[in-house]
Amino acid sequence: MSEDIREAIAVLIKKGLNKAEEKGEMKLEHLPSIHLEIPSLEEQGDLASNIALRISSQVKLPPRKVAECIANHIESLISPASILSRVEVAGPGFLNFFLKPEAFYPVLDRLEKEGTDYGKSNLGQGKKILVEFVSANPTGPLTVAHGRHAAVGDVLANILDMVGYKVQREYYYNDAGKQMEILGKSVEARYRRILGEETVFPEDGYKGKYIADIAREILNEHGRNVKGTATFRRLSEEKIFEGIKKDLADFGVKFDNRVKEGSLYENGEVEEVIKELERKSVLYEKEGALWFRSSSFGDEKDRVIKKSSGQFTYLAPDIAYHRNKYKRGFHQLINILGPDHHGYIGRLQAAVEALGYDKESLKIIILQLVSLYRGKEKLRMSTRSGDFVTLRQIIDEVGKDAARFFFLMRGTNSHLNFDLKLAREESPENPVYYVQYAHARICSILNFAAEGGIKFGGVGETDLSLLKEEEELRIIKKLLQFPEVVETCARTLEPQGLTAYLRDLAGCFHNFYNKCRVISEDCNLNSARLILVKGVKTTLQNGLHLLGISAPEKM
RNA sequence: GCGCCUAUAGCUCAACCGGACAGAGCAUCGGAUUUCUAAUCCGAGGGUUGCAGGUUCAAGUCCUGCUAGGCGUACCA
Repeated sequence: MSEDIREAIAVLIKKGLNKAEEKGEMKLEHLPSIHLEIPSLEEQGDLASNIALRISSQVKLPPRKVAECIANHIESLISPASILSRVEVAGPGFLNFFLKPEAFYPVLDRLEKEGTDYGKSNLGQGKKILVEFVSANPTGPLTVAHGRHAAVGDVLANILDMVGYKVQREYYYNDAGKQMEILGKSVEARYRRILGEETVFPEDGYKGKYIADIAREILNEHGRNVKGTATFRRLSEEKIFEGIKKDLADFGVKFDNRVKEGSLYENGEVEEVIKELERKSVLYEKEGALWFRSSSFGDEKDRVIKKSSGQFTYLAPDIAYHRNKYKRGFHQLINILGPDHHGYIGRLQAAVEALGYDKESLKIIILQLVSLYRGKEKLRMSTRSGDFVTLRQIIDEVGKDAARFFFLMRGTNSHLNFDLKLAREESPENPVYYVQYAHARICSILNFAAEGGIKFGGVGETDLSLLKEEEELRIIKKLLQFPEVVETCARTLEPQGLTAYLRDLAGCFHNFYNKCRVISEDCNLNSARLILVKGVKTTLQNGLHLLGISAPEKM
């Protein structure tokens, strides 16, 4: 429901309350905020208010009584010009508002004018926001789990952009740690083995086939005399990153920036942040190590930031990295992490607060795991053993569109069961096609109209009041909700609402399609319906665009 | 031990700041196409929201306890 409609109804409620007070029917100390919701059932009107239930104890009257009183006064305010057609008191004391169709038609005008901008808002007020996601260390190809991270991060970024933030997508990775060391050693061992040398494969080494592939490539490109784990590490990193970049590109994800952990050491930011924390007296020494007093900022316990060996823990560059984000002018940070990192939240937010930033400005999304199925069969996965399904395989097997949609269908907090068999099937059970099909159908109608020489003008020269079928009004009301849905997704950082909305909208359309013909003998009705259908097309397009999924003209 | 997350229809999941009879899809059963794409639509059945208490006019939602599963609680990343 659009803002202006909500506002208009809220004003009516306030007027109704004022009148009731004037007449001495009730006495209000303070007015709670008026919250209007869209009822789940159509019989309950277009908007509903629980205001009577909220104030009933305050005015010492039964809720239904209060509701009836307000309703009566509102009714007396209804004029032929108002958008309200009637108010009802229902249930324990709800006020149900039924609006006239004219209240909804303006959305079609808006759609015509705004086109691909429909859904934009100014919630973000141009603030800079940084979304950090995937951030997989280049120790191997991206897996399905990374795929979910990529899809969710990318779409959240799209959504935040839509509601008026200046968004940057960032990928952070550890190029100098132990994992990369192991990678180097693993590749080196394979390389030597290919050369026929006797080698011991590292105990924790990566065993995937890709390790041998890289070793072979290095052999082909750099010959038989490559030496030193550091060299193998560097070459492997490059190779793997090429693959990661390609996978992400084919998945429709493009990062604005990539930050290496090592760079934070090189430019001295790690040392700097330690000094800054020392100045703020939040560090102390114990048992030969340097500790961060994170428990003073809401973390469960204090954390070691510099080991007794003199080396920093991962926490040090992490804090430096987040400080770096703020220094670059971002005042809102979003990190998407896996469930194995949820211990991070406390210490990272503690660090942010210790540095003098608002803890709330760092939002951490813990994105739950993905389990892969092929029909009933559950696939086992383990990165270390090399026994995993890659994002590449998913893209190749089910396609980018289906993969993205599946990754976005669940709440971030829910485990995701991804059935490869279902995602690949071009069957009605596959929800991606349901939405895309609606779009393709509309394109087909528009083509049919064009080929038949059926012209239709703009909203201005069309009698929209001809759109009075139940199915038509349902669609229009649904279209009206789109900007709100986008805003809710942005506020809750849950892209799931968008996939659900698009399925709903597509459903409304398919329903209408089966009931009503768009092109008929009635020219005026044709025009009105073509405008309606075009509005659905624009909205589907905008929604699919946010999801990074194509909107095919034909299927 | 302590902390976080999860538990809703046979299956996979929804439910906006606590609101009305807890909603979809799949699966099952029955129906719809001479007409713009049947990858579609309509209808039916299916529930003690893990268990036990509590708060309130109102609880899937908040509080307490319990059960089951996942994860964290590293001078690993």
